Amino acid sequence: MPELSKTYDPGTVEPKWYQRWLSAESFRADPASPKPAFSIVIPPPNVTGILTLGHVLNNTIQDILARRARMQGFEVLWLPGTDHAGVGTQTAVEKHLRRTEKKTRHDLGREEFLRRVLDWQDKHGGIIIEQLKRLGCSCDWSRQRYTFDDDYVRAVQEVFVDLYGKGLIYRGRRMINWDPAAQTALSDEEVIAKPQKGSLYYVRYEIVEEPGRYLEVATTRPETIMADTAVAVHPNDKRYVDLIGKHAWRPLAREKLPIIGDAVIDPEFGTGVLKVTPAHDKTDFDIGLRHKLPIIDVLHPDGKINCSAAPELDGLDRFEARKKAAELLQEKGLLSKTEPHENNVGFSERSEVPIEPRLSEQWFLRYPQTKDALALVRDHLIRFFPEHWEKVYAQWIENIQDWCISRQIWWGHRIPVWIHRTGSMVHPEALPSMFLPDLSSVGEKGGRQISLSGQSDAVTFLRYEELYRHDSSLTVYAATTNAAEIRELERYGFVQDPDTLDTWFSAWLWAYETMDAETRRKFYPTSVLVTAPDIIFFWVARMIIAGLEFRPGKSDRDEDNIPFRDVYFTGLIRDRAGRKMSKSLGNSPDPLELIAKYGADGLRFGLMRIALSGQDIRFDEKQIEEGRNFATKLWNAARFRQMHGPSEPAPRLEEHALSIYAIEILSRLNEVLPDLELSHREYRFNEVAQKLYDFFWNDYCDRFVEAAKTEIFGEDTAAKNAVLAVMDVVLSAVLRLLHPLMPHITEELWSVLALDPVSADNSIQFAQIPAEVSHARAPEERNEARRRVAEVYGVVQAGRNLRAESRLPSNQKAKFVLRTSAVWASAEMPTIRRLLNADDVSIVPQYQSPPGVPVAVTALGELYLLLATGDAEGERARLDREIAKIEAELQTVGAKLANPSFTERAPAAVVEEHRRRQATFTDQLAQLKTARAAVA
RNA sequence: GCGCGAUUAGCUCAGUGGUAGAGCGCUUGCUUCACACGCAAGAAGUCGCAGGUUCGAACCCUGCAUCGCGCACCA
Repeated sequence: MPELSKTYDPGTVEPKWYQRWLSAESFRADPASPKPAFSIVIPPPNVTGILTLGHVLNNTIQDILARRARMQGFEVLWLPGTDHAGVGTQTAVEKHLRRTEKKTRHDLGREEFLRRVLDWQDKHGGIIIEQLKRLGCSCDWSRQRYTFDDDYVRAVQEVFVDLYGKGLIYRGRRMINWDPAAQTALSDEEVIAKPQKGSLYYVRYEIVEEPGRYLEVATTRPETIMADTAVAVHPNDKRYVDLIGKHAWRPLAREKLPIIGDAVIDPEFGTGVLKVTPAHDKTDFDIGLRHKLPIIDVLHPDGKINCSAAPELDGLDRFEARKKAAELLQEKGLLSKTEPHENNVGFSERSEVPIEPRLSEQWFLRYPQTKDALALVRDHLIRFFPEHWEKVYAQWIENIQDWCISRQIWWGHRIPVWIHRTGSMVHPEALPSMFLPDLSSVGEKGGRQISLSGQSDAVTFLRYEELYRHDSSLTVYAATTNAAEIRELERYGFVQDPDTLDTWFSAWLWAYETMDAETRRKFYPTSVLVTAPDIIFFWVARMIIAGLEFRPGKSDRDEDNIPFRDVYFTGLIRDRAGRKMSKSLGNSPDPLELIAKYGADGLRFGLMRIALSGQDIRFDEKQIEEGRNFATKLWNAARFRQMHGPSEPAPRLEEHALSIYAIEILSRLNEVLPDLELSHREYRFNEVAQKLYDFFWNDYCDRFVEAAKTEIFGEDTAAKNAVLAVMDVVLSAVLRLLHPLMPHITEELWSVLALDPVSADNSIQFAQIPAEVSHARAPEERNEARRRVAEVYGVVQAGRNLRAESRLPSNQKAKFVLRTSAVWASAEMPTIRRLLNADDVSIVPQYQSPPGVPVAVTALGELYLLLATGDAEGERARLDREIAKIEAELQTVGAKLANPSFTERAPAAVVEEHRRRQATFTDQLAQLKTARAAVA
């Protein structure tokens, strides 16, 4: 048996075991296995991302679930992979291009740019996978998937064609969220509202019909005045009602604007007058629809002003233009005042610039299955942990809006649509016959895979189209993934839509498209999804909808098609000050550095202890330090065991005479096991970690091992062997219970101590989760043993306390007298002596102490600390304090018991407990008073 | 405005109606033959505020305050 080194070195032990697990293919999932299935798909990290603490939290939890399931006899699939992360990756590459070559993607062109992205991906891709391995994740790496795998791409496109054919995907000109930095449309979920300090500009619009009279408009965006196409007031607003129907002069790019009345105007806000800018605001757009207003777009896609009618502003960035517009108005005497104003501005989640509401033609998905998706969660066919996320989910589904799925970025799944822009009308003979439009069913379920611009959208849109006259020509769309059809389309002059799909439009298939048919039969639906709550809409909700819509399961029943049975939402990790972790704040520690300092197991365990479900986690490196300390404690406890001979993997406890301490620790273990089981089942990992920590450190190390040293260093071989056997039982159980949390160190110790009952070469990974230990003792004997242990510890604690109060250093031997009539106590004297570091503890049933001897009252009897010199004065004061304390306790309990309402209505056990305490206190008080009288 | 969560020791947080807990930090003693990443002892809390229910409330109910998050609005 190799000697254990004095300290645990995670840096060598952890990689060693990870390599062995890989070579043994321990993580491999076998779809043909007869074992029951347990499966998890990883929330795919960005392919070029690096590990964050969020990933550590998330993946540690998944690893715990996977490893525990393996130990419980499940066939486990933990399916890993990465996401291409469209906007994120493209933004990173563009930033790099700008820095290194001072070029934009347009300078390179689409083809070359995509080649650069692939270079970037080759260079930075897969780093995070290696980091997950360093963390100990037991993923089946042979099944690693990527949202850009060929078959995955094809599946995404087929899904698009399918939904298009069902009429659920449509092309529409709508107000969308435009990201001027990335120059793409975004979904509503990708926009984050942030309060911004800005100004409210009060601008004067002169009335055309009444020169010299002005309407004052409060606006935050003077740079869009040139795009105003009306001025609006509330129809009942007495101040302005006479002006409705008249006109106002637009102060920049001077034009006549109609003054209209619309009920959405809030007369309380600003001046109660709104400038209506349909091209650049969602509310204004809606007003424009109602009043058939024209639309003037004065912004370029990159956010610069596009307005030749206002040459001073043309070409300026929107924020510079805002200042400049204010100056121009000031010069013209049309700016009456400027007030500081705070309002919410939508920011792009990725490029972190304010988005622009913009009228744009995009692809939208009308979500199917929303009713069922809502009901499934409400009825707990899918269970959320913690449960309160159900409400957030429901709120989103109930207010669900169509999903803008097209992106004007190049890095992504190309939209499988071919477009033909006709001159003015569609000539059927100009189209391939198989795509002839069936106008009667356009826009309805079951229509042909073709549609005409505008006609697939809502009626209001058609009317608006006439007014807008953005594009009088009609466009024909054909969606297909069929190669022959594509050839045919291209022959007729169709070209593929240049746009790509929202990354989440590929991610929502992740739960099943990552599996082949055989794997799906065994492992779909997955058992549980572990994810951060910030992607509940982006991903969780959409996956549920995808499962219901595409029905990848083995039957048509909902429970076979949902993507997962449980969803566990982790907390968000914040820094000590409660701020979100972010690169720009520099408050995000590098997990790899933490692993180097504390070991992967230390990091995992430390994090689990604070990972309360559903609560944000305040990260503090101290907590990881504690994880490391715990690993060291475990290591040393094992080392201590190893110093006293080889372990027995499956000791037969019934053949040993067990000490009361052994019975105590085994009983405690039996108590902890079902607690742990429950905590695991409820995904309360902080409880799991905390209970194991407390049991091992307090019950096992501090109490059992210390008491067991009496036998270990004693002469009685049988007693010593019994104690060592108990250690083996407890260590074996603790290692197995800890393995899912701390896989490396437990495997190392399992191996070094040779604790596997079948073969010393067996891995702990497939050892069984411990079941209740039978220690062959009748309940009466067990209860008696535990009572005695409690009394012994009571004496020990009291003795140590007397030592400290008497300022007797713990390295100096002491003498005690225990006044007790308990016969069994004498057998425990060697242990009590050891724990008190005493050279003598004598039992004297009728002890009469000389004055000034410190005494403590315990359940077993009074304990006296014999000192060379007694301090009668100090002892009197100490006893008075003790007496006062007990008297106060006694009064509290007595008052309660004197209350008839309490004794009549409280549960019997509670009343009994109070009675017992009252008796104990009374007893102690009497003894203390006797002792006090002796000192007086 | 609607919804969700939080408020307990100096700090981070457990605690689902019956004696207020842990870790860190602090004070004190100990390099005692597994571990100083350790051992032992200790100090420290009107459980956010105000009502209510109850024999009894940190816990249940109502209201309020403060902080955080989400949704909606935001001229």
